[in-house]
Amino acid sequence: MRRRVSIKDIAAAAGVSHPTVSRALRGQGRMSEATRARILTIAREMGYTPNLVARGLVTQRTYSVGLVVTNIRDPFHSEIIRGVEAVVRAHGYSLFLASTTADPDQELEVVRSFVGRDVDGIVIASSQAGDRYAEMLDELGMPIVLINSHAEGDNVHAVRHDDYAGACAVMEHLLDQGFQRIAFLGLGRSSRVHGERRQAWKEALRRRGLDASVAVSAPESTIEHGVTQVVHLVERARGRWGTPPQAIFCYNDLLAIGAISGLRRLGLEVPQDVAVAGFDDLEVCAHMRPSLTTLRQPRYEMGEDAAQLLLSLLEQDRRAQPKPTEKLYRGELQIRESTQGVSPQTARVG
Amino acid sequence: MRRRVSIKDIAAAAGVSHPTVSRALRGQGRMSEATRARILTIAREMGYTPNLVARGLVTQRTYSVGLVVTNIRDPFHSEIIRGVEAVVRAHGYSLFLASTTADPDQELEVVRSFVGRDVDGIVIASSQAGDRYAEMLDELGMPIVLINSHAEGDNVHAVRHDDYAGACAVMEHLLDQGFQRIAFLGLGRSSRVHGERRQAWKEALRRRGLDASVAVSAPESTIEHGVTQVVHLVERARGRWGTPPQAIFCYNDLLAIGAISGLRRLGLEVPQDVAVAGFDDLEVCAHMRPSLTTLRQPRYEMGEDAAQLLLSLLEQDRRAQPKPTEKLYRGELQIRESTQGVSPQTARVG
DNA sequence: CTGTTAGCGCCTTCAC
DNA sequence: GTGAAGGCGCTAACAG
Repeated sequence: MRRRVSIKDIAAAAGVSHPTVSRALRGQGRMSEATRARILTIAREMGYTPNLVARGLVTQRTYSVGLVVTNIRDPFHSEIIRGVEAVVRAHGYSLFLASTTADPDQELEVVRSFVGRDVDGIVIASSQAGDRYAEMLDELGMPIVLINSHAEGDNVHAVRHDDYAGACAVMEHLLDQGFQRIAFLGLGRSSRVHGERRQAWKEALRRRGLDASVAVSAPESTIEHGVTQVVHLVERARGRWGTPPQAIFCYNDLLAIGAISGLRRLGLEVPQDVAVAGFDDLEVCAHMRPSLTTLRQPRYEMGEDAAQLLLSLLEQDRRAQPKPTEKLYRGELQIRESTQGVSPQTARVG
Repeated sequence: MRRRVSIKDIAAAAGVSHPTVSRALRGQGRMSEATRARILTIAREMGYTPNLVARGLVTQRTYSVGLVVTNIRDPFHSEIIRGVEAVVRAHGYSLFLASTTADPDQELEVVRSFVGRDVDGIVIASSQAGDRYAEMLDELGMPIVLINSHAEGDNVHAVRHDDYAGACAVMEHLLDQGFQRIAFLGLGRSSRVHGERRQAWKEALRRRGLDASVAVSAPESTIEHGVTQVVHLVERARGRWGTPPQAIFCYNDLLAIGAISGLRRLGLEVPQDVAVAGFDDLEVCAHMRPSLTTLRQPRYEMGEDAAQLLLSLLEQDRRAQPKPTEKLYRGELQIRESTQGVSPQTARVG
């Protein structure tokens, strides 16, 4: 494990000074083609790799960005990561990744650590910290791009999906199918995203004078929690309506997949006995049996766009405080087997 | 966007020199409790965050590690990332992540960029570069931990799953069920992992004098490719045997999920007409219909262990060249519906 | 106990 | 065209 070769080593070998090497390497400043070529050759031969740490210290640009995701287990976030990583790397930046679960304290701590790393900017997906950023985001002196979350701040930009509209589309579809007793399988922690989906569910029912009281919350968004929570949901429905729900709108696909599995254990078939709809359109949804009705979010593109936005912010003059942007996406409803082909009249009464 | 506060700013405010601030902050060197307390207070008030870039430059330890994964879309890798990230962050390290697809050139380039970042160590999952590392891994002067791949080198350690044994277990199970015409749905690119699984398939059949010639390769490991490739696989089987395969052993779960979906489109039911087995045991496997027989790899633990191993290497004296380690895991066969409950005699002949 | 000096590897400004 | 000097923010060695 010997020391890495530095520009000084090259300078010594080439019989020039290090600044000259530095210039040659970066193709800056006019100099004789002969010496430049010689220096480049020597650098290659010696296996030189520029030390980005040292460079960052002097240029005040580390060419790195931080990405915070709140739950890497959810394939939704994998795609976000993939999009951000692809764009960022294509532009010569490196990516710091942290996965924080739902704990806002962890999230804030991670952001602080990124600041310590002197990243040029930060992307945060599905932030759980929301308002708690208010105090700090402006202070840290670098642009932030939020994905599917919101916070106030002059440096804070956002890329987000219109979850309210999306959830409305899902609810419209369920109501069009004739379902009336529609339950909601949500998440325990509250976030802007969750609020919008739940709100759309509630309002869609209320507008038609239907009962919007049957809902349960899973502690985390995993298939397993979907399985266990759907049992409570059915109980709740039986208590309220005397029957299982006719349809269940799930906060996301993982919970929906679990719900279908759990319902089967209860002897309830989807969609014959209960219809189920999810949210996100994970790749597997189209291949489940029954295939899952859900709302497709362009998650890879959202990751890409968030990164693109951040990089464009970085290219700008630092003093040209750009106005906070907010880019809004609309997903597409994917109607599949899990909500179709049954008229609710035939639904078995538990 | 004003400059971040440095120890010099604090020093000025506290009327001491910066080294003193540095010591106070790190709790090093004895000094009067009064001044230490005062310095800490001022630092907090001014919102000081240590600049890890500068620190790394002088200490030659950046407290960062790089992680390379070859396909972040595969939930298998998500869990690896999750495991590595959790351990690394718990120890105060930051994680650089890069996802490189199957291209070995990209992989090498990314590793080089990590070196430029002066990371303390590197974890590489499912490397596609294999032997091509031979030249460089020893040169870069930092420990490497490979997950499910192999390369020679004094600094190169490995954590891997015994895929050969795992694939044998799957094949044993299929043969025990009485299947004889067993096809393999693999991957186009070759890797150690792929080689082991395919080899086990081939040898298990050969040992019993069965035909091991029906195999196709998907270009990438995605559900969609499973869907399209299984069609070719069935064609191939019909050409060879006059019937579809009795069972298909898939390289991994994504391909298996796609295969089941594709078979259904062909009018073939799993497991009645064709049995299907996968590899990895993604969370969704137990909730598919039919649920998927597969081999569970402890992927989160493997990520954790790889990180743990790397960190322990970093704690050691740098000159104490430890011998390359290799930790081997054994997965567990998960027998589920997709391969069960049908005697092959009843298999429909296509 | 604290301040001074030096240097990590690199880039920038200014002489020559 | 190229070299010398200075400094990014921090820590390490040595004074005092």
